[in-house]
Amino acid sequence: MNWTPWQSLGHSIGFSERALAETLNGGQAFRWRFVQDGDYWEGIWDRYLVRIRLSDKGTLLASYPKGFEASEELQFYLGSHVDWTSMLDQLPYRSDAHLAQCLSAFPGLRLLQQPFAETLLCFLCSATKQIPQIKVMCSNLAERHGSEILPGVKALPSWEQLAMASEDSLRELNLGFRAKNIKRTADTLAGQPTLLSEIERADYEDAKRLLMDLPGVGEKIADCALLFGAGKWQAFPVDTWIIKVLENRYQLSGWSNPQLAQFGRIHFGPYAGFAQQFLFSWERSRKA
DNA sequence: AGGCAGGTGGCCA
DNA sequence: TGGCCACCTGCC
Repeated sequence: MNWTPWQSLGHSIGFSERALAETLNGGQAFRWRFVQDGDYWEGIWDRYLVRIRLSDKGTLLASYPKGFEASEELQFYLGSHVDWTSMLDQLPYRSDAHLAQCLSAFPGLRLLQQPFAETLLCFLCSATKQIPQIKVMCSNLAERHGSEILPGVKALPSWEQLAMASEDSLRELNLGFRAKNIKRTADTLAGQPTLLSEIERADYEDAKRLLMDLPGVGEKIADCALLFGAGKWQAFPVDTWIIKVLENRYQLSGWSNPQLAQFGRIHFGPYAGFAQQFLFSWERSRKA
């Protein structure tokens, strides 16, 4: 495959190397990999394949397969249209020292603007799995059931494509008990072709309730799909990392997950999900 | 070798 | 409501 020369994305956005890695490969998306010998990130989403890296000056450079330039799509995916500075400023870091510490540890960290349908699929794979294993499952799903978008490169399967797969064939992809959830969700969505786009358009509470009617989608996965795949920034996913943060740094031991989620949305405000990503990244990096 | 990992749903009091 | 547990699989 031939690739275009590296080209600027057109504006400087203050990513740090660490924040870029965390944004692309920190558990929001599962189809990015760092290519060591070329010193760049290569990723797939929707029907696009791109490479990106930081220039010496800290600006973002991109390269595309020749004939498949997707500069506008990439800019949208990276949230170039979003006022991240203003969102940051509306987080309660002035009265929350721990949040302030997390914000300064990952300057430039963002929420990706991913396609809703495939975000839901990836997070249905995520239950009690670590990121490297989720990536394998997503890759297997694309390889086995996705459409080819470039020679040797496949998109994640649509829900229509998944509805045509058997649960057994999904089990062969090492999905484990997630195979049944994915199959049943695919069948449900196949029977209601407009449901996903209705959920995406709905406000946060309605969208979450509708999502949680799908098999295998509980509060956490619904919040992840809405935060990373539908721009619902008040969604506050509560996973094991966030539980640790809220126990250790906010003295909330013994709270149930729904209580923690509600605390998050109230304490961090309309951009609680943005704050969550900083807390999550900070806690996760501390373990390493 | 057994427990646990970015959970969920069913069953029980 | 709240606690407990099975569910696949891989990795420490």
